[in-house]
Amino acid sequence: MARYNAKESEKYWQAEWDRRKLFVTPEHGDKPKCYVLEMFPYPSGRIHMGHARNYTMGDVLARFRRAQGYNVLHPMGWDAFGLPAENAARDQGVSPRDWTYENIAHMRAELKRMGLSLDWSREFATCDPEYYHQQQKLFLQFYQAGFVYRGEADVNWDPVDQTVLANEQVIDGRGWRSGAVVERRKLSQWFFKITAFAEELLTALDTLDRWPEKVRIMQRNWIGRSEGLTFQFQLSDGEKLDVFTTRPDTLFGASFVALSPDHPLTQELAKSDLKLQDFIAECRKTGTAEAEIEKADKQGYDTGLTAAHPFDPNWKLPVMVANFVLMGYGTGAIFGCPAHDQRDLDFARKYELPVTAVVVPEGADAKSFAIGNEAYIGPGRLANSRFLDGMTVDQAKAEVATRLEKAGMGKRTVNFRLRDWLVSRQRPWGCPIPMVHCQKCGVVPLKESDLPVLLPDKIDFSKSGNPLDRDLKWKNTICPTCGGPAARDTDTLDTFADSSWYFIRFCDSHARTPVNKDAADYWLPVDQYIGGIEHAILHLLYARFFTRAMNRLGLVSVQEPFAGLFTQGMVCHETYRDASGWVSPDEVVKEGGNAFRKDNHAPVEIGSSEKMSKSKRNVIAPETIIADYGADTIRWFMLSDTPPERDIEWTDAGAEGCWRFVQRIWRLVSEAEGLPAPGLPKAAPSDEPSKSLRQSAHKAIAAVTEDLGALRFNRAVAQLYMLSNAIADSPKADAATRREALETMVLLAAPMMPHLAEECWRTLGHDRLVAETPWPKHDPALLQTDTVTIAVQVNGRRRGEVTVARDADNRTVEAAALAEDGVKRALAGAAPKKVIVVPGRIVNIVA
RNA sequence: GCGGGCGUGGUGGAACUGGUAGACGCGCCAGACUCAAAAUCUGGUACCGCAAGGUGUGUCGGUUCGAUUCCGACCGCCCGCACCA
Repeated sequence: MARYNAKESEKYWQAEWDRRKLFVTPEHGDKPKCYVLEMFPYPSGRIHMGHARNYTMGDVLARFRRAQGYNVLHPMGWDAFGLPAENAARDQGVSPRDWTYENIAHMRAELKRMGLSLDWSREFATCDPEYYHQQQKLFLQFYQAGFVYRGEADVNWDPVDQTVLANEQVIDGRGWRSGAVVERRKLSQWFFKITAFAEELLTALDTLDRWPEKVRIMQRNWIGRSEGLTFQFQLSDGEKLDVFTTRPDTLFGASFVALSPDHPLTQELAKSDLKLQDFIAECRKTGTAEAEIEKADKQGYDTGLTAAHPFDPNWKLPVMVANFVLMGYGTGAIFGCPAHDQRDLDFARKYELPVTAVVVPEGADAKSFAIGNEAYIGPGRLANSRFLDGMTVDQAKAEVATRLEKAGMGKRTVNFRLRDWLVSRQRPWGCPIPMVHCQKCGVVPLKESDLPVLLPDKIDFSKSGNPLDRDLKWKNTICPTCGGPAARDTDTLDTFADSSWYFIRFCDSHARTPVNKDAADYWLPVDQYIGGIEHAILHLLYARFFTRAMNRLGLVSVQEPFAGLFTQGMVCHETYRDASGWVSPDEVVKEGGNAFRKDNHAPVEIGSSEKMSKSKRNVIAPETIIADYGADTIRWFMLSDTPPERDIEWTDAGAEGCWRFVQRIWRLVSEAEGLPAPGLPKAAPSDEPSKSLRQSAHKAIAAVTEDLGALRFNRAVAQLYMLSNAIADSPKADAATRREALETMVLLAAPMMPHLAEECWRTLGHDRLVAETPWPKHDPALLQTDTVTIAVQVNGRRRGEVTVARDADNRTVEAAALAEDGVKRALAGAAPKKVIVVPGRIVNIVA
């Protein structure tokens, strides 16, 4: 019998699925729905192993649910705006549009060769005018609803490239491309008001019970809610100063007030204080990198002002400017209580400010309790705090808050770490912001009828700065309000906006409004979303925000976009290097445990397994594996052995093993002889081999069904290995049973190796495709056996086993256990003190 | 520093709510087939020991008839956040 020819077979079945439109999904349906989605790719040019793993998992689930009778939505698109296209355009002189669409064409073909059951009729790219047109409409609706506003923002400005840089693009205070020292600039920018949803984005995390706990915790921390008190200090210059604290109980331990260098009052004071100006400049030199902050000393500058203690006007606290106070959190000003805050303590020790303990741990003596170099942040009772003395921390917090609220000097407030989302980017390859700047009317939104604002056909990258800003033909327009001359907003939206609602658009990709509500109501939420953990915070938080904002606008009915979330691990490979640096696996040959260069057989050092990356040159292209072995082999590899949430290591040996298993299934099916015609009633197994094979098949159905539903692909794979072993080991089973077992194996393997399954299915004599065949059901009666073998322990040590009737009573089991040779030996004639019988599981004898 | 996770054979990993540790795969060893190789098939493979037997899930301790699983302390590795008042 010929070996399985994956190349020919895969091509044939892909065309056949296409021809029969098996994966094209209607907008509605009567069947229960299941929306399976993998994070859509950026069209970088090639599919990599991470994509292959991600899309294989999603496809297995989609095919499985389809077989189970669900109406499955499984779409694909392209996250197509972004910087790499601009870089390619500048470096290669192509247009970002052409570059992007060429990449898409290439990657689409690669995905098709993976045999994914995608509904390609819904495909779109975020750079399609049709998509960003709808996104501009959404922007206007957000604007009208108050979810968008224009505000001042401190940004990282690269003076050479004339653009804003993201924090991660600033390396040691310099622009990553230009090397120029980055400036902090205040710019007027567009913001999405995500903080308006902070509270609900936080509380709703509790409802996402099919999300990884890890991701929920990360989001919780990112949102960072804290309850406290915002209150006022009266300053010596007559002004008032707002301060936020979560520890109002420690107010009598205050020894200074500190302002952020970026605080408006600091800025005001600096106008007439050259030394303060120097101090502020010094503070700004310290980068934002974590390591630097860690090392940075606490620095302060005494403004000469004082602040009156809110409970004692005669008690004056110095007002300092301190480098560790952040403008972005709370009010940008704090009161310092050194005894109970480590930063305040470090600061106080440096500037010799008083340190008074006001919270004393239970059992310690208030008089002798002293603070050394570590602040006390634990629980306890108040001391040295006048009317608070003796109270617990919580009582004191409440007391201070109540008194200051009564006095009109403060208010209980909730603060979030989460900031509003700055979406303006000075980039030409993004969704234009549909706003104009009119000399008379100011900032004016376009009318919906003026949309889309299309990107210019030609984008000029020959000079630095934002090409849209220089393209006067594009930039100059008329004001929709007054008809006078106006300029378009030349910024584009952060590409995270594009990916924040694409899954909603997929419900009806070509609707004339952003959302087809009927379709969205039917399909949403996404039942299973699959992607990398790297999106745990930003993308998933932004998408949750968009969904809530769109819900508020009546565009969708759901509050949460993703009912189930799964974060898959990375694909790794060994690294190799020699004197010249990293060496690619293609150039390496392995012999025994050692590696050598293919060309000159020079030894190569084998390094640790790392995420596949260009920089370490340890990338294997899925395309080469598909060319050598076929898509089913690479799919099977991605699912085997390693649990899907963990990092998987690609190995040649593993790939060959997968290929051998593909052939093994094919051999079992194609060499099967004497099978009855398909569809005939199954003969009741009369002999032992048949019965046991039938049981194996039905056990496999039960196990694989459960494992696939829980995304435990590695266990489903193991189940299929067991079933194939059982089939190979049962040549004596009757023909009907063998047919049933083979068919079961093929159907269970089909979501994972769909092409091979089709080929086998046809070989087994079926006219319909596997892709059209319902998922098998197991017969629970077959999983029951008449007898069970259970272990016998003596004092927790295994000494033997007994086989008893499934429904044997405890006394029978006990007697059988005590009669065991090993048990007798272990007991050495002594009478057991106690016998524990767990029916069907174990017997433990206590001697 | 704070938050979270993970430590099981040569290796990836199994082990449901505490109940036969090492399923299944990879690798390795031996054998069959072959002129030979590939492919395939058969058997073996936690460790110590000739064996009887003993020891084993990072370390130490606890709970239990019984612990990879629960609790405590420690060691190691990984991830996220980070001067958040």
